[in-house]
Amino acid sequence: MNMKAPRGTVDILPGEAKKWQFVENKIKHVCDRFHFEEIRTPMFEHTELFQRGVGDSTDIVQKEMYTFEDRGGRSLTLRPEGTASVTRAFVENKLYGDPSQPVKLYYFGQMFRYERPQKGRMRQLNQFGVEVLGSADPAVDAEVIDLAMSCYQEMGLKSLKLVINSLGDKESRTNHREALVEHFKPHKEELCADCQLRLTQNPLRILDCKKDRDHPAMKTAPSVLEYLNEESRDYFDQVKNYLDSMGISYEIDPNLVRGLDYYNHTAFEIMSEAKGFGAITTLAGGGRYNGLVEELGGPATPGIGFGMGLERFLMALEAENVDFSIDEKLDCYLVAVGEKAEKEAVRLVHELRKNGVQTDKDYQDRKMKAQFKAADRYKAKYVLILGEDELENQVITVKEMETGKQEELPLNRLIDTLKEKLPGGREE
RNA sequence: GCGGUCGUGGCGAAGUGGUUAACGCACCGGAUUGUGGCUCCGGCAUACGUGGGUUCGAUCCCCACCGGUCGCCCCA
Repeated sequence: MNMKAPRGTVDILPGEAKKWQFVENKIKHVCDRFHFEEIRTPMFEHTELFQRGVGDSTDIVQKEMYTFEDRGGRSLTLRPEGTASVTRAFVENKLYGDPSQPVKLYYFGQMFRYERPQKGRMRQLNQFGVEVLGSADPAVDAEVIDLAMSCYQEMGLKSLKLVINSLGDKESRTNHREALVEHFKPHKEELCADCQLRLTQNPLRILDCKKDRDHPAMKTAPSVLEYLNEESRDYFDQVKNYLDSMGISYEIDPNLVRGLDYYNHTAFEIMSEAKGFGAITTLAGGGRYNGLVEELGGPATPGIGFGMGLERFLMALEAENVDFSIDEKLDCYLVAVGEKAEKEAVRLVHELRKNGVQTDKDYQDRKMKAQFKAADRYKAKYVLILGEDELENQVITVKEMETGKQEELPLNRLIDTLKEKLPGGREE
């Protein structure tokens, strides 16, 4: 039997999980301040949702989906990203009818993509994401970008680069698409195999190709920005103005087209520029998708959102040596000596916990000295010693580890005393 | 999917075609009859990724596979 976790998956062990909790809580606070609310959608969906939502011509749909058939013969797919699911939930639950518009949502969750794993790329990955549905105000684009940047900045990341672009509205996109096909058609044979296919399926993505980057036709290719109609250009200008007014700096990259079909108008990516970060630098990516809700059977509703890779977030924190040491001390460690004391200790630990005192004890039948070592390892603030003597006199010895001072207390006064010594308690 | 590189106890890390595979850390016990550190002593463990092949004999040589890692494509 293969006892290893499947390829491209990892266990997040307690030490690491603490960091995750910290980052996740930070992000939740940011969302709260931006007045976004959480949504939780299923981890798998009908395969068709992603085919239509994400787009048949995308790499995700063509080669990265975990698709399977259930016992009822339905084709299901582990979600490769969050937007399609959230949009589906928006339509299915008729959130477009909710008086609170736009609907501002965030989610955390595992995503799944069948790819060759490498640093910052897992087959099961964790994403945080945001979707705003129901507003076509360019201020929302800025708000969403602001939110993403805030998450990073408040964790202390500095080496960030925000790249934006506009793909324009439907009309702009169509015109640009035609121009691209015209432009590249004569060079079809010189392009890489992928791009030859893209020429008919999704010509926009030729601009993004790394292989053909140096092809002469690439430099003279019609830029998306040149093909924006007046309305689209105006929209993009407004987004930029809002970002300027917020003091958020960005770079415009006309070749930023994003891999997913549903985007229009604003597209953006946030990258890490930290040294030693690795080959993959994209931390988050997103954009506007004004046609998606309709595509999935809802009323015409504008939308915008992003996905943020949490593995990469943690990597960036590491790369920038952000110190968020989580110093967790244990309130109490109970050291019991002798069989009778051991029995009483179990009851006492229960009692302490009931009263809100975080407590642990030894379960390895260790000697007293070793129990103290354990208490030290757990950074216990107090060690409670219960031995034959104490038991006989109905007292307990309380030792403060930092100072080394200790005192004897009547057993019935223990809890009140500890509550005094440990202000605040551990309430959620 | 393609290419490079790696795979020895819980962790780190030597090593060899041939009797018991070093060492360090960690852990447990003792010196110290009920007190954290240091020191000394002792103990500890289903360790050579898996499966084949070459060989009298393979952890070591060959092949395949699996996995990690780095890069390509693409993306979070």
